[in-house]
Amino acid sequence: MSAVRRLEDLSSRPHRAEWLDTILKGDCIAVLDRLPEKSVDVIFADPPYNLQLGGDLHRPDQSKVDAVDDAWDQFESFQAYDAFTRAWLLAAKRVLKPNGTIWVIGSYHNIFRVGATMQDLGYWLLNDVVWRKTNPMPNFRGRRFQNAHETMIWASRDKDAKNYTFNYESMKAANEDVQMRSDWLFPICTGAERLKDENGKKVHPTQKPEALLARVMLASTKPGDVVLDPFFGSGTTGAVAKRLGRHFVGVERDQTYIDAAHERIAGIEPLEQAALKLMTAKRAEPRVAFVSLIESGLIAPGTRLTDSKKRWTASVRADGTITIGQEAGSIHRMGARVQGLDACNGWTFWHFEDEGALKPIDELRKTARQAIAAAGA
Amino acid sequence: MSAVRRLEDLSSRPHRAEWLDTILKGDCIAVLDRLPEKSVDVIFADPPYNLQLGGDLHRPDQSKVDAVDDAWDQFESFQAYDAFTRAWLLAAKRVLKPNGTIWVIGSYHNIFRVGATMQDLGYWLLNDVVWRKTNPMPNFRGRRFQNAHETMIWASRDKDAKNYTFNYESMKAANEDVQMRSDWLFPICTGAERLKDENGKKVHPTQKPEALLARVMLASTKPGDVVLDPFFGSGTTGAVAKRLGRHFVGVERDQTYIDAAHERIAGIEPLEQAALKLMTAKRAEPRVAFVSLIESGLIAPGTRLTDSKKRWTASVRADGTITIGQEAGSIHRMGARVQGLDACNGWTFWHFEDEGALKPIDELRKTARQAIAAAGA
DNA sequence: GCCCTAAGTGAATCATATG
DNA sequence: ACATATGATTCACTTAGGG
Repeated sequence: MSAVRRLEDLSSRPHRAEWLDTILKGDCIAVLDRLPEKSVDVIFADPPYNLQLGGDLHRPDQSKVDAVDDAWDQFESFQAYDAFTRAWLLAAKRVLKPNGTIWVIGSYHNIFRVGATMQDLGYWLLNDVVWRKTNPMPNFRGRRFQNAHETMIWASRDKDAKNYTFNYESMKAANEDVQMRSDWLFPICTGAERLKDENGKKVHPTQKPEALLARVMLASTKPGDVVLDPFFGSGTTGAVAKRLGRHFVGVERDQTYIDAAHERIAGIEPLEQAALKLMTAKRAEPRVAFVSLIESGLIAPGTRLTDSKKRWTASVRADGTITIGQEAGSIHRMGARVQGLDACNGWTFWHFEDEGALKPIDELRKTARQAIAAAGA
Repeated sequence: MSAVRRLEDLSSRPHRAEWLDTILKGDCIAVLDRLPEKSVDVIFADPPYNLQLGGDLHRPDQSKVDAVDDAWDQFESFQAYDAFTRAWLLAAKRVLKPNGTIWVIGSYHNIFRVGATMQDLGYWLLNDVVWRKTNPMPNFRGRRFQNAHETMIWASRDKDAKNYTFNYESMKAANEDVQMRSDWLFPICTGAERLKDENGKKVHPTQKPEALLARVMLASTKPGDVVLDPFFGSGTTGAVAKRLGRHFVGVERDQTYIDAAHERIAGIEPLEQAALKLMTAKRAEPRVAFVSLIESGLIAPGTRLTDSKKRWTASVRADGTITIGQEAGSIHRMGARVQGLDACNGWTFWHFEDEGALKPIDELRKTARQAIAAAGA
């Protein structure tokens, strides 16, 4: 069975599995309009850049630079490009789940128009991310700075969509335990990774490196998510999705690209499940009520709690509140009160004494969570 | 004689020298309209970003972030912001010499709208240049990537203006004899350079670092050129222009900013001709994210790591964390955990097998650093 | 003076569950 | 819908103050 499907298939076979992990042939907007609404988790789009190259560009040795001059990258005017951009971004928004996010990559030729249109359509920009190239093409004429980066825009479907996927802990743990920044460094796609035809010519002029797509997916998707690429090209999105245990849907007009992508993806071996697990955030862990520690005997009513420097002391009551003098309230409220703050995380603020050592009550919560996990498993 | 002038002066004293190296008080567009056409070589503009901030933001220690909430940054809608942008860019274009260039700095909140408007008005984009901050503010809630850069657009007056100034050779010489790239690394403006009032409060919320302006002027102006800044603020453009032997013209509405800038510029000593050399951002060895080794194919997900004596074994995951049994975390965190220590250098602790030999993963980092060095870190 | 620690801060579109 | 309670979350650098 071919992984390449045509438009007809979608209407006659509405089942989700029918269009997952396939390349849909046709015009981007027409195909998107036939997909079910709110059906994909993330969109990665590498639209035509609308490069406005004048004549041919030559290197100092007079060899001609193989520039992007394909028909699909030609637009009559900014208005025509804007209309095209607006149309596909609108079609994409319909297909995106309410808490889905979209990535669009571009260069200074088109990214400003794309970004403004995204804002106009109600997408809410989360970050612009800069792909810094380790090995960019030089500027041969020496009339500008070396064009050494491209820009990606990452956006949620709308302003109020707060529950999008961002694997913050994974990104941080993978980046020397500090937050992942908005500037990423990767080589351009060359060597064995670059698809070539039988004549050794590159199959697609703007093939993106798999490393870039891998970070995009590791940051903003979970295993099993569906990633849509409306300008599939040589299929980097599909290749990385398959390897990382995500589903893909590709849209592409050009049969040459489809064939190359199909063959490429068929050769990909998915990673083992264990290698795909993500670092989990604390906010994903089960909530534990302070009172449940008392109920389960981890801490006794009457226990004295202090802050780490023993400036304040509180007493635990059987109902899960704590008291300081005449005042009583939750661990959080009382922690905030003594410090004169609006808010406080009582779990990390309050400590108890255990064999002479002062420990945060958060340690008791961890114990409780292990018990919960053991009971659930 | 004061260096601060009012609108009246311009019409009655048309001589060029009358408005050079002065701050013109008033609304940006009204003032620009009174300047002679085609009279400035370069424009540097740092317009309002139109940040759309919600409520207050607190750090994890509950201190409040001093956000940009000034009236001048508030716009009713994207439409209102676009109208403002179009108006000042149009006024700026009239004042710019035919072979002049313009720089505009912004963040993802506004830069896409600015860039699209520039293209609409016929400006010809030469580069987008990324200012990478060495010390950006963190993302305190862990909901996005750390916003670690801002974007500058560099453009000529129109497509056919080929004879703009670009000091290619001096940029190259200042950059280890390779072409200056489109991504620049500088610290944000802090310390002694940051203007403070008598109470120690910052005078202007968005003062730009002089190093950034210096590179802009060294790249795109010649000594004696006139640099116009329509949003003069605390006067960084004027200070750098004076030091580098360029003329400036500032436009600013706020008398507090004008006073501060005036005093600041008065204290600047112009450099000797011979001293006009570029300052380059010094930097320690670049940080390498463990995940980048996976992304670049230097190590595969699923690879088993051990310590040098094979007492412990861990498994690499695709997101750049490693697992031991049920536990997962960064290479450093997990190295510390198995040894019962607070900290551990995972790069030297963990090893992988290469042709029968056990090698520290630090060797792979060295390989990665070579690529980073090529990119100018 | 130096060394160490604590406190402060920078263009920020920075929650979620429950009632 | 709104209000309330819980509780998750920071990097690089500068400055001030104590020893």
